[in-house]
Amino acid sequence: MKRTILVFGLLILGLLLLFQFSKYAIISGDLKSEFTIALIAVVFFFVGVYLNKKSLHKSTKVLKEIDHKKIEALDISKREYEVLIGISEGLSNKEIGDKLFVSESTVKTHVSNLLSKLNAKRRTQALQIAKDINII
Amino acid sequence: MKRTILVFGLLILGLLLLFQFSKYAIISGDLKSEFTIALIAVVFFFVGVYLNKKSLHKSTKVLKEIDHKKIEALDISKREYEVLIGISEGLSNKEIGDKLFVSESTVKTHVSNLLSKLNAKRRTQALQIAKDINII
DNA sequence: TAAAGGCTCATACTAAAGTACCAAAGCGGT
DNA sequence: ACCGCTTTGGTACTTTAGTATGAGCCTTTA
Repeated sequence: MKRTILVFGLLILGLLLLFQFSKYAIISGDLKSEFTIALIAVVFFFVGVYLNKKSLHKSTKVLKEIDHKKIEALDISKREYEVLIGISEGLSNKEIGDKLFVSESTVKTHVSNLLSKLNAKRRTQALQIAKDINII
Repeated sequence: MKRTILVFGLLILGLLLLFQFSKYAIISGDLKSEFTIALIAVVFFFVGVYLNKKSLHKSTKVLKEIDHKKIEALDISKREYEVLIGISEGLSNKEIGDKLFVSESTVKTHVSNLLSKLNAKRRTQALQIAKDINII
């Protein structure tokens, strides 16, 4: 919050300076008026872009990226992660097995390990947790 | 695509006119230079905001809103929808029952109806489908 | 008021999911 | 070559999930 106030303060100060400079430049005729107008236009264009992006970041959630570090931190192996993806696609253990060319038993082992690593009791809970920590 | 070209064409035309007008206004001294500068600033500020919003809509996925019409179209009742939310929270049938103050049997009935309405074989698949059609 | 649909709940099954253990093959690092 | 870890797979068992069916209650609507 303090940082926000600081940023806005500096922004307004900068704009005021630019404003005064422009007025002076135009009146004194040191610079071509076209140049000054273009400068103002460009600066405010980017200010608009910046503020809009800021506000979007604040109000709405931007698309999440997968947190690979978290996956490592939780000690989730490649195979286990592939199984997790299968679960998120709504597949049964049997179907995941077919997809990964392993037996249902193997998938069950992976799922069981996955659940304890994610601290979940059910596969649906695992999905919820996985989404929450951005690993899916 | 045609609409986009038209919009951009008009936008550029408008900005050029504004630009010429500003130059003329400042040189002829009809208007105060402060006013002209402020006008330019405001216009380009909003142009920046507008273009940024446009590009965000195009490139990245914007947060999805729940498609209530789809829910109705699929004939999903209030209670069934509440059960669906419970599933998405990773709860068991028993836990959903506790949350909604009904028995596990009731939840099972709702889940079963939900699955057939969503054309899913499992609750995880129901989640995947529900997310896909933006009802969750 | 009778029909219809939603909500509730139960019983009785079947089918998945999940746990616990064990075991063997394979691989990268020391 | 040995260690540790992943991956694989099996057996046996418990727990959830899901299906089918029937039934009672309530509210809305024809």
